[in-house]
Amino acid sequence: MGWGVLEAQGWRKGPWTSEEDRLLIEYVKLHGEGRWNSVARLQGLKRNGKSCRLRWVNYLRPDLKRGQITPNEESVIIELHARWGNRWSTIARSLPGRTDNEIKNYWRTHFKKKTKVSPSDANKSKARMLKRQQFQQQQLLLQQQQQYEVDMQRIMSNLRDQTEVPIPSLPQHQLMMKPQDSVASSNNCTQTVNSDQGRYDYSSMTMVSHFNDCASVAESSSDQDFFWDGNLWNLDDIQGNFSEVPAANRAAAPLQDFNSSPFMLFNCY
DNA sequence: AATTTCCTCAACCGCACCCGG
DNA sequence: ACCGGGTGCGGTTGAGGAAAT
Repeated sequence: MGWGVLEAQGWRKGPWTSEEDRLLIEYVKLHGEGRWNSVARLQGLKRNGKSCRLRWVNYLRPDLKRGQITPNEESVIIELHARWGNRWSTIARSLPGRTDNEIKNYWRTHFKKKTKVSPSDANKSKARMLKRQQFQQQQLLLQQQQQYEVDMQRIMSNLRDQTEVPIPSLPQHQLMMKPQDSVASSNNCTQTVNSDQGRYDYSSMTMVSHFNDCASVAESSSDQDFFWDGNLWNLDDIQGNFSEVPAANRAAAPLQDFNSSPFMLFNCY
């Protein structure tokens, strides 16, 4: 037995090739999902039905969402895991574009092991994880913002040409604002944000570190706390509806360097 | 610079369930 | 009621790459 080789029954195992992917996609286009055991017969693919189904469900499905689990999704996972336990497929149904496998992997790497490791190891690991998360989050936001700017430039240029084009919306109804334009790097200020989704007023916004051993957490923890990219936000007096994060599930992380982050991101519904 | 450790995630496995014959 | 094929689910493994030493 081994990776990428033929088994005794003639089934291939291991990583999928692009040609195998193409054949599977073609099969689904022609016959739809299901009857996975027919794939080998109809498409000449040397993969068993289970392998085909798994490849489609976890990787090839067109509605899959790629990239990092967002803070909002993380809070949903935490909340639903508290309710359902390891019922990954049930949890996945609440996260469009995410697979049970993805959520299961995310949970295992980000939460489960924390119960086993020593405090010093945990701190090292958390710091490393956070560093990576922050980098990936920044890359994602930069990418989204660049796309948004490209779209806006296209619109402006089209408007100049007097042609009708749809106004793009930010992904997942997210509002973005530059820190220097809004909250700056200090606490307690008021800001109004206008977007095509509506108008939101933020006031008395307080940024706190969410180290578990940090006193400010205990003081500011409430149902209104907002968890974003390694930071806990206390959002008082907000017009709008924001997701909540269970207080029990705040992983330790260092204070976010606000000025280094290109954009703040808020979800609104 | 080399080696070790850690992390991520695609893919596999075994079991359970469903459903038609 | 039983059987077998198909499917879904949760647990586990291991390759590859990144980070730490």
